[in-house]
Amino acid sequence: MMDARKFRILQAIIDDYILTAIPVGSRTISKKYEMGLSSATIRNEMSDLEELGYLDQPHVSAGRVPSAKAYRLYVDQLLARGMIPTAAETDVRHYFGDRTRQMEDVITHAAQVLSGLTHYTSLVMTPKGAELRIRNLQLVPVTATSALVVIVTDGGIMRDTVINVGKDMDSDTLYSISRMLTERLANHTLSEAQSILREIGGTMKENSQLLSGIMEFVDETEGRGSKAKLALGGTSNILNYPEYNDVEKARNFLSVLETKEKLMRLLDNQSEMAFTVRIGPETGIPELSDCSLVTATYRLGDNTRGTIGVIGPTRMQYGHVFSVLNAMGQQLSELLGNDKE
Amino acid sequence: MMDARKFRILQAIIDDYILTAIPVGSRTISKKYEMGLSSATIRNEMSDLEELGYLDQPHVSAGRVPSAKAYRLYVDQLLARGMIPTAAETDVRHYFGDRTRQMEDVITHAAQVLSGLTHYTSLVMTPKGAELRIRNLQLVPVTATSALVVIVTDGGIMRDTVINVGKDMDSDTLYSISRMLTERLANHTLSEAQSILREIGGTMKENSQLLSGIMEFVDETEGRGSKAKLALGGTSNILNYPEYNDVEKARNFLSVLETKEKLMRLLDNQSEMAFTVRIGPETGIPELSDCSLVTATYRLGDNTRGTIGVIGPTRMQYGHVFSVLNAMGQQLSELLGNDKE
DNA sequence: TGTTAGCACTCACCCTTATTGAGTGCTAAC
DNA sequence: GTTAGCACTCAATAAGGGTGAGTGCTAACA
Repeated sequence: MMDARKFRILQAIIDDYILTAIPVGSRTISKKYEMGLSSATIRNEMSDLEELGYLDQPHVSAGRVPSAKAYRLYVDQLLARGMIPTAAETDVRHYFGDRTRQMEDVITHAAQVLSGLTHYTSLVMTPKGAELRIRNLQLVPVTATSALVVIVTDGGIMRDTVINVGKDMDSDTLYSISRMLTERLANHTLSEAQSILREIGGTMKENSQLLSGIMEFVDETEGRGSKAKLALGGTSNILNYPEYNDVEKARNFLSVLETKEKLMRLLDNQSEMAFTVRIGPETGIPELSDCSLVTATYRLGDNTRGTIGVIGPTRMQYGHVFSVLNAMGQQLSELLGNDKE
Repeated sequence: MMDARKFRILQAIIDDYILTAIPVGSRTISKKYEMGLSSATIRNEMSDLEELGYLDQPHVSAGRVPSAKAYRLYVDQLLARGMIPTAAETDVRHYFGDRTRQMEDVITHAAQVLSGLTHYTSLVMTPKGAELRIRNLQLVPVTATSALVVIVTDGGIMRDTVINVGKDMDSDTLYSISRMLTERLANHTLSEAQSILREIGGTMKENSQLLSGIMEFVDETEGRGSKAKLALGGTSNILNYPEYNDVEKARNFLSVLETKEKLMRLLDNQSEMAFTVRIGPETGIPELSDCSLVTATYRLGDNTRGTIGVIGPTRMQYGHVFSVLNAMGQQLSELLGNDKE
């Protein structure tokens, strides 16, 4: 069974391996980590740990390498103790000038800061739409028969698309329709908006094409976050780690980043947890089977959450990543939440 | 001097090297390309070509490799003869479903198609703003003291930003200002808009903050394309080529792609040429010194041009790339140009 | 019973040393 | 001007040997 001493040894092994990426041997542990135990004893314990599935051995005369199971234990322990260093907070604040306000600029910048501070690949996603409350809806004429729909919501997030209005409409007509719709939809969530729009559609047959265009758009925005924007940072950072010296592996990793849909699905997990950690196979994506993904959420009003995250090798500096994500989450909530007023 | 035979030999060497990436020897040329010459003769010619600077020799007992100068000659010849195969046209059309109309979606998709068809990294940039004619300007209230500026232009390109309006303004006020501005600015280019706005500013002191916000935005949009959007495709494609088997090189390449500003500057060159080809050092970016960049423009109205391009190793399949870029340019002009009516 | 010292064994890694073969340059003959 | 022949070069591959980090096992010790 797993007693305290075994755990201490395992922890030392993980710490060492995270730092060096070299399989760690019994002698290293006994000397470097002052256990007061000889290497032979450590060896016995390591043998047990391997049997328990916490350690792997690349080959018989190499040191041991932590397994996914080991990282899982390590992370759970870290989270359970609430051991989230706050050092990163000032760093984040420092790198985050507060000039820019545009949603898109903010998330791009956030991704850059995140990857800069962690040296891993970072992901920043705008909140999904379902829970956002509408503040304003406006139609801007583009051509005689098409218009741009702009929806301003909670947190100042704008989403826009061009729809076909079906027949000629001048600016004034569109404006009065906009006013009417805004009045009806204001303070409702996007999901509520759906049924209201349907209702309106029943009474306003003459503008049915326009309304169905808007409905389609709202649907798309609300529905499984398909319209949420995703920014990546530090995509080439992975190449800094020896485990990705193999070009083949690197290509696999990078090609996953290119299909944003896959990533979106990964980040979609809207759990209540402060952090979600997926280690290796837990990511569910074969190409990422020796990566870890740590995600956190930031709040942007009552029920609106965006996601930020970091992808790196399984031997990730989890503690540091937690700390940075934590700080960044706060910073984003602050920055984007302020737009509210 | 460079006679016809030398040129034929050089061409054969380039063709072979583009295909195989292996330094090509005299024997290969004499056998594979049916010159009716013995390897010894080829050797003599190759020696001359090396002296002329068209060939490099990695080491004394290796075959020859084309120099940047050789590619330059090759490309110039290709372009001079107008040898642009049209095969790619149907491919592009095939991969380009015409559903989507949103500018951003279109360029993202275009980048994907481009990299898919060429197997290189692709770049697609929206047109720069300076020459666009304004069709409509509208202010949408976001919060009590800030508004979203939407400018609809020629070709249906929308750009938007949030500005501070300085004081409380309700929706109706903003709308009447929008109408007024639209009336004054319609059919003017962004550059002309600048002076008109300055003029208006003189007579409308009470809304100075709003106006200066708009001016700043127009300035930004117009000025050296800083607001132009850029989409990348196939960023990991470079790893498919043996010259980038070295992780160090790959990292360099990829990190250039991460700083979009650098790329923008590269694409900025608004020459009148159908194609611009920068070979190796001609890119001006040290990290890309063994890459080639081929760009083309697509038209979107009278004077509005967007840029599309492809980055790959210097031994690029230039002919094919020309053909694909050509087809894509047409497709984009069509697709986005149609929004006009 | 848990801990440690000692020892034989394994195996990746590195270094050195052939071996091979593609390719060149030069020369002499056609 | 072209070609055959030959000596030479040198990257790439393979093969051999030494090194050292690390293990597992056993026997002695506290």
